[in-house]
Amino acid sequence: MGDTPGNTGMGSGGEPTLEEQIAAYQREFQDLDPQVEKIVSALSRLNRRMNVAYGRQTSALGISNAEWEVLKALVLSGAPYRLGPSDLAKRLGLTPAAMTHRIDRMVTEGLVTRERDESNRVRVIVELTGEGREKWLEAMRLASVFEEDLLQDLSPDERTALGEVLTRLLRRVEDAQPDAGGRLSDLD
Amino acid sequence: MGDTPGNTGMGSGGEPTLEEQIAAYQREFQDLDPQVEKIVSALSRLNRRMNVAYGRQTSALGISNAEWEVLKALVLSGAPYRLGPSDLAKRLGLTPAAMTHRIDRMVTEGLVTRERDESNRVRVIVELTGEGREKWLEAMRLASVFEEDLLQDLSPDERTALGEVLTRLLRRVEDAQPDAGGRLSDLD
DNA sequence: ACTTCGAACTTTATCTTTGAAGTCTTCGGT
DNA sequence: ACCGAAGACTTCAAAGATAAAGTTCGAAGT
Repeated sequence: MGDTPGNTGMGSGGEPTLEEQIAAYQREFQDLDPQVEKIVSALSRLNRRMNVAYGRQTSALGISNAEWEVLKALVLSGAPYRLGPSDLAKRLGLTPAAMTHRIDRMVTEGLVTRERDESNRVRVIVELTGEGREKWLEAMRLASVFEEDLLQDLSPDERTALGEVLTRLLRRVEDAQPDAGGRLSDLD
Repeated sequence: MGDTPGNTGMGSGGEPTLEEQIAAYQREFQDLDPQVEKIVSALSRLNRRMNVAYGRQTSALGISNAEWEVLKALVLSGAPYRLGPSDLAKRLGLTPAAMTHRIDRMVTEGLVTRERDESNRVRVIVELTGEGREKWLEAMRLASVFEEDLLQDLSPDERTALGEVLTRLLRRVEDAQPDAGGRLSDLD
């Protein structure tokens, strides 16, 4: 059957390619630099694909992507692998309530422990277990293979340049959004 | 360095900087190219920040980020701005059930209409309303300003190079994940 | 024409996250 | 010492997403 009127060449089957999407932006919104849109669209798609890939890997290890994020934050915090719920929440961009529930699950799965801080009894300490650390290591091994494979086609110079440019962009957004863990309440 | 044992220099206050995070990866997982990790971490952070920014803009217009995604898909589909729920779901990486509910809300808000396809009565057609198109345009105006500002520091050559490299990376993931709208059921 | 298969969407139950209120501890002023 | 305010976490109700089963219609084989 011919195309549904109004389509740029795809059946109504699936996601348009990046090129088709850029063309569509030009068609629907002329005040837009195609170069800019190409970068932004590619960034966003790339991220989605990467998250799907991470999701496959973590679920193969019996944990969820959400749990992996918590393990990551704890490991990266260093040595005794302990953080408070509110700190974790800030790092992951979640509300404190969500953090409470997520920790609940992870405690029952044996990935972390939760205890009250004896010196400061309002505070709670979440600590990585050996099993949790082991899971993170396994996930990291998979992730590093995937990441290396992703960048395989880039020369060392290209990698350096890409890292530098992305860092520059990141700095720019972070300066514009001082805190912004994910809440946007401070919107004046 | 006389820091709290286990911390790389931050109090337990907030999110570590990108540089601190790279250093932590080196400390905790040596089999990792810091260059690779820098790129991947910056990509992921950049995306989170951008989504926060988009969220502020869309909520200022009285719609959610989720609704904006639907409007975007419809507009980009071209001319009569019609798509079926399952096609929309594929493009947004959602399950069909989520799509049904999201369309429900958007219909009551007047952003889209839902009707049965008369020639194919199993099918449903979701069509953008004038108001929906108007909302998308307003959001686009805000977004394009933000995006242009984000890339302000990049020279034309750098923009070209960045677009090219990201496209190359995207192609690589997409080749590795043929379909993958977001479901990972076909994992055999 | 009848039946069966399959596709497109919806419904139901469950899980996760959010926002708002609630509890408990600490700190600072009187 | 006492009292009130602020902070850290939890609980509760409600929104949004997923998974699995259910419905309905069209198409293909007999």
